[in-house]
Formats: sequence, C-alpha cells, structure tokens
Amino acid sequence: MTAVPEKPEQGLPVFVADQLKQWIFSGELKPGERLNEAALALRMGTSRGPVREAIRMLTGLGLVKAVVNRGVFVRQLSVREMLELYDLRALVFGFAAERATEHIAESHKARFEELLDGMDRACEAENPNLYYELNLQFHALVLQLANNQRAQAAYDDYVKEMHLFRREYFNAPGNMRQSNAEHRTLYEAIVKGSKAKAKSTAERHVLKGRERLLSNIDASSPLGH
Amino acid sequence: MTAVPEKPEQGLPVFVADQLKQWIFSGELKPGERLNEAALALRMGTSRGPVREAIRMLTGLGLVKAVVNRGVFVRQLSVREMLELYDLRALVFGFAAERATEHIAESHKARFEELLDGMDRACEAENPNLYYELNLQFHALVLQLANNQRAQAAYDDYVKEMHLFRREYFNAPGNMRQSNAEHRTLYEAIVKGSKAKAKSTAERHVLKGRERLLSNIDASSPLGH
DNA sequence: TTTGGAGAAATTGTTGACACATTGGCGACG
DNA sequence: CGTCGCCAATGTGTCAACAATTTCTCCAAA
Repeated sequence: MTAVPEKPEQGLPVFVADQLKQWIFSGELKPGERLNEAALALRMGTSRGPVREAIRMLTGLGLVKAVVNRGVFVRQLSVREMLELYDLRALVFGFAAERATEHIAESHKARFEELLDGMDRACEAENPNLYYELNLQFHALVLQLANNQRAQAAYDDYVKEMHLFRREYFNAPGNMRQSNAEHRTLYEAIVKGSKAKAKSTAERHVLKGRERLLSNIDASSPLGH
Repeated sequence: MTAVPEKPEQGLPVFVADQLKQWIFSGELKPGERLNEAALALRMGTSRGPVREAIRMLTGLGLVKAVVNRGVFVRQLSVREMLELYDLRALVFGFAAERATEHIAESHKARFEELLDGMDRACEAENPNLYYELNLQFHALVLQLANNQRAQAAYDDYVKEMHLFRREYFNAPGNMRQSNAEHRTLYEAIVKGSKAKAKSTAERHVLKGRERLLSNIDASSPLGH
C-alpha cells in the first residue's frame, strides 16, 4: 500500500481528504478524472466509508463534483471561471497590499528583501520552479501582513483552485524579470506606506497574469470557436 | 417524522445537507450547538451514513467544525471573524458595483426602482423584515450585474455566513432610511456609469454596517475585557 | 453492418452492527 | 470533606454486507 496512516490522530476521513487534495493539486488526479471509491479505499488501506466522507469534504470545498449514481469527478475550471478567479485574486491581493502598509515591521522588511533577492537569483539561473515557489511565498507574506485571516485563506484557495484548470497556459513562467520588478515596486510602495500605489500595483500585478492567459488563449484558438 | 424525502433525486446526503443548512441559517440550530448523528438520522428517516456524509459537506463549506471523537458543532463566528467578513464583503460589493456599470440595461433599471420603492414603503411601514428581504434582493441584483458568478457566489456565502455570529448586534435594523438613501446614490452612480463613485459608495455602504457592529460591541463591553 | 436489447459486471447508495473514545457518576481512599 | 480512579452510558469511528443503479458485453435480428 502506498499510504500508511501512521498517526490519523485527526481521523481517517481528513487523512484521506488531505491525500486526495495533494493528488489533485499535484496533478496525479487530473481535472475531469473520476474517483473510484473502492480503488481509493484499497489504496488507503481503509473501507469505503471514510473515503466517501473525505470525498464529501472535497465537494464542500468545491474541488470535486458529484453526479448521483455515477461517481465524483475532479472539478474542471472553464476559461470563464479562470478569468473570474483572476479578477477576485487581483481584488483580494490589492486589498491585502493596501492593508500591509499598516502592519509592516523591520523583520518583515528583511524577509521581503530576502525573497526579492532570491527571485532575482532564480531569474539569472533561469529556474522557473524556484521562482514560482518564492513568488508564492512573497504573495503569502503580503497576505499575512494584511492581518485578515479570512482574506488570507481565500487567496490561498484561489491559488490552489487555479490548478483545476485543464490547460497549462498560465504555467508559462512568463517574464520572471518583469514580474519581480513589479514585486519590487509593490514592496517599496508598502514600505513607504503609499496605500493607493500599493493597492493599484498589486492589482495590476495579478491582472498581468490574467492578460497573459487571455492572449495565450487567443493565440491557440483565434476564432474563439 | 418532520422530513420526508419525497424526491431525493439528488441523493440522501445532499438532501440532509440542505436540511441542515436551512436549520443552521434559520437559527433552529444555534452556533456552538452540537449535532447528534443518531438523532438526526432518526429525524430524517435514514441511517447515520448519509447524515455523516452531509455533515462532512458542511465542514467543507465551513459551516460546522468537527472535533475527533467528540462530534461536530455549528461554527461560531468570533467578533474578529465577523469584522474580517465585513471587510471582504465591502470589497466584493464595491467590485461588483463597479462592474455593474458595464452591464446594466433598461430591464434592470425597472427592477432597481421597483426594489428601491419597495424599501421606501418598508421604511414607512416600519417593517424591518420586509426591508431586510428587499435589501438582500437589491444587493443580489448588483452582484448579478457584475457578471462574475464566482464573486456572486462568494458574496452569497458571506451573507449566509454572517448568520453564524452569536449575537444579534447586526440584526438591529439600524436606520433603514439612511440605508436606502445610500442605495439610491449607488443606483444613480451605476446608471450614470460612474465607476469610481459606484465602487466607493458600495464599499462604504457595507462598511457602515461594520461600524454599527463595532459601536454596538463597544457599547456592551466598554472595557473590551 | 448496424441496431436493439437482455444479461452480466462494475460501481455507487444505504444500512446495521461492532469497535473505540469520551463523559459523567459513584464509591473508596487519603 | 475532597480527590482519585473505576465503570457504565452515551456517542463517534469504522467496517463489511446488501440494495439499487449504471455501464459494459455480446448476441441476435433487420
């Protein structure tokens, strides 16, 4: 068996749910794919009960879609949903950046500069994976400084949810250098306490990704069939 | 039995989940209260299996909180969470109002004025319940015109989630007249296509509710113990 | 060759029973 | 009189079996 429930001190259902989430976000379970209860139960070393409960959690989270008597399927984001998600993400990130101006301290500045330098190095090393990871941490730090846990959780959900998009459009690392230049502009605005500039910079930074997605789509299906 | 599954053509678990949601939002199940699986199963005329699955859906939706080997409890919003929720609601409502300027049509104007007049009548009749209902529809219409289903769903969740707050602070109908005056200002900004004004008006309209909550809390616990 | 359908296989839906953990009461001991 | 620990009661966690539905397979008829 691949999964050994060493310490299910939180219950088998949540253990299974966490595993499923990991498989979904890592792509091991692809969007549109069906989840077989019996197979999963066998693989996890449990019965179907906990597996079904775990699956229900995922439906509540919107990660899978259940069809009666036919099974549950990994949710698949349409282009429209992806674009809407970008809008909301930009909105929340702008909000967070504005609020971050009010709560930044010296220790945070050090962490920011550490991340910015790290991303610079990732640019020079042409290492998109490293850049992606540091980029995530940069955004997470801004959200953390916003001092609004609900917004933080929502933003996290948005980012994770984007993995349910079938195409790899947005995976194009894009121009990491310009992206990090925007990061620096945002950071400076936050440090200076320029709320409006921080907000607009953060919003546009995310919307850049949206535009990149749009142009990629136009390029591959110019007639919008 | 109180609930008869006439047409569970969507499955027993979702039927139970819908019933539970209704009980939670209507206050029949109060925040902090524990859900007894066996009792619920008996009341719904099913076994514990579907009830457990329904409960897992609610945990995914964040409506209940599960503690291992101790049961699940209706979630209870802290003051902080309530305030954060107001911030996000204001943010999304502002976003929606701005977007609504781009999609409003004649038929919508008629509907808007119908709602505004109805709320005026509710003011004169001193009918807070009617005002509350029409107010919901007014906000829902703005969200609908924003043409962003994700934002619409998020806003809807926020409103419902606020029912998980233990106190009845915000239930104070407040000044319905001023509230509806703000509605009119917002509506006119949307019709005129004044994006910035629509956005700021909508944001402040929601934040007024937040401030009312804050002052109510300060009034009842002046020392913030 | 294609269509139609009957039957078998696979999969989901539901149930009752049993294992296990927590809570609260009761009595013995300090 | 207070405290600790045992024990029953309540309730959750898990499981295997059964029922119902869908899907697949295969063969026959047009």
